[in-house]
Amino acid sequence: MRKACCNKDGRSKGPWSKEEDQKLIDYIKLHGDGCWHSLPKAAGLDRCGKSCRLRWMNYLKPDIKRGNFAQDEEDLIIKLHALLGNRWSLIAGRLPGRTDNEVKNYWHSHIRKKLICMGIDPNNHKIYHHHHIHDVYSSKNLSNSLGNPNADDHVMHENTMTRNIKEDTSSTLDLNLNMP
DNA sequence: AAAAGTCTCAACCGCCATTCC
DNA sequence: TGGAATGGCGGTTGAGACTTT
Repeated sequence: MRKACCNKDGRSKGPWSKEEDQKLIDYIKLHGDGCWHSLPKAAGLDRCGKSCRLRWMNYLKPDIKRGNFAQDEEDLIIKLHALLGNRWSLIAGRLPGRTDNEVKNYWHSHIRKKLICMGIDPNNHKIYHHHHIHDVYSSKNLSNSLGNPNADDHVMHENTMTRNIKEDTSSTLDLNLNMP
């Protein structure tokens, strides 16, 4: 995505090429991950350790699940966000195969807007304008704006989410969260 | 058909915590 | 003990894709 720009230490930046990806994969297959600072040199990469770590953690790791989030994953993110706030790595830790970056992106691009559209404040998960919810659900615009042709599904989903949020206090144990 | 506006998401930045010497 | 190095995280950016006008 982002093009390479000036860099203090002269290393490459910006999008990873297939060759760079392959070098990183090959190296980690042989030696395992960790020691990110010395990895680039050892792997023959003109990148900083941080960049290698990020690329591996978010894209190259073999168990990463890419693509659309399932409904239950989305519900879980909302539930966990209500409990934990913007602690994306902790939230991602409860979603097998998902990374903190992906969860964070999905939150900002999809879930946040959805909650706002439902009249739920995404920061504190409180319903801030109940009439708005009613208006939204009585309007055909909702299904268009959310990309779902069946508005009834959204009413049901909103009910599920509202219920989830209400259950938050009792759900901490169910989720078995290990708070640091 | 094309210009303008909006959205998505890969990647960077800066800060903080931990580890090392 | 303390400063430097390193790892990890959340916030933010911006190119390119997509949609609307």
